Amino acid sequence: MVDYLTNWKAQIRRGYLELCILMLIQKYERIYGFDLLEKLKEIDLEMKEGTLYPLLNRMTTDKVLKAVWETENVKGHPRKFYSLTKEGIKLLHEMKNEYIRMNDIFEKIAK
Amino acid sequence: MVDYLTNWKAQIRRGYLELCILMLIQKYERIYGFDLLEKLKEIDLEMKEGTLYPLLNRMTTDKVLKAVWETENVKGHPRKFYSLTKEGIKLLHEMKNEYIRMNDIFEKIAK
DNA sequence: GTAATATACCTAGCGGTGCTATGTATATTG
DNA sequence: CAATATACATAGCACCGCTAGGTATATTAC
Repeated sequence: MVDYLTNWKAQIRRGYLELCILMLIQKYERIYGFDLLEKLKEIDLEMKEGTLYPLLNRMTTDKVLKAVWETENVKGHPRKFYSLTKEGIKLLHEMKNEYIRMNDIFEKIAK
Repeated sequence: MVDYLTNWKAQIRRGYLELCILMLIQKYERIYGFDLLEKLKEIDLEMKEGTLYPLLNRMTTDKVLKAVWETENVKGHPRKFYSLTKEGIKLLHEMKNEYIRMNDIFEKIAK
């Protein structure tokens, strides 16, 4: 068993990571997983491969994202590019609203 | 299976609820579960009994909270009052720091 | 007097996700 | 040709929010 704080940090990331990923994909319009991992590291939001790839696959299955393999003009391993579906854009909008609502409550309690 | 957004809302509440509960207990110094449920409702952060009570018990077991039964001067069912332990105060401090760090990242992506 | 309501706490079990650990494949560099 | 960098994938564990029930005491309604 890991310590209390470490476990809590894993819990609070639930849902939050998904929100951040969707916002980043919207920002870049289209991006592949490995690149996303680097962008996440740059903004101090490190994420494990074993967390990101299953998340991206799940969101694709659920039609929140659409995925396109890119093999041409690419040296090395082929890349899978993700972008938001129309449904994903709508979902992200509602998720952001809920996040902001929750943060407002946090700040109301904190002050 | 519930819809995507409903499930996501349950996920993003993980850890966040624990943080809010600890902040509220600190604010009121000592409070019992049922009262906490009402205070949560007042600030539009409704929580189910089946979520709150196991959470309070877990945090008590983990020495984050201390619990005291109060039977005197109380009509009806006895009440269990909770307050933060020294360890709980320290933990809450670190949890708030992490939450704020995460919210900063959210805002950096959002703008 | 007893049925209904309000107050107050509790628990078994389900479902979903972040992480660990490991695996696969291609191209470049030493 | 071994090592490294790039790139994606998955099985399984641990944990927590919620559902759906339950117990117990005191007051109010009829």
